[in-house]
Amino acid sequence: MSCWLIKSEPATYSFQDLWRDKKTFWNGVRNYQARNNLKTMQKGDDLLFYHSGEDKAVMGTAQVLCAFYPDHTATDGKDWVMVDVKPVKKFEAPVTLAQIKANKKLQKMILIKQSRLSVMPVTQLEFDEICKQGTV
DNA sequence: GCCAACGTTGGC
DNA sequence: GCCAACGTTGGC
Repeated sequence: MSCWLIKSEPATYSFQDLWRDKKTFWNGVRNYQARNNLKTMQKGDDLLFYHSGEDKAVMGTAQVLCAFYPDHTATDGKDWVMVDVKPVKKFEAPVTLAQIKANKKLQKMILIKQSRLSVMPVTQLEFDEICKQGTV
């Protein structure tokens, strides 16, 4: 079982949208590193749902519903993929990027170093720590 | 295969 | 609105 962080612009697709939809397919990833992470995801993996832009915070958790399959919304003929996800837990208090940066246990997160990557692995410890902060 | 130019993302 | 980081493209 692995843990991941997935990023979205709230204006494009927010955690509230996922909460409302109950389920969605995570399409539109057009970056090889992010895609390779999608390909590694297994059913049941845990996800942190991060809002970039305005919020810059982890809004809650979600779960992977199935392994990757072709992203049929891709039109360039390249090998892009997507997975299905469902919401799990809405944080009472979103965990902001500033909080993450201020937390000694979270210094190694890729989120801090590689701000442009939209799908990245996180450790179980990091996942638990952020959940703890989100549910004060 | 290298590298400069350019585009995009996302934080500040 | 600016800039840093990084990816992509195209000329050589």
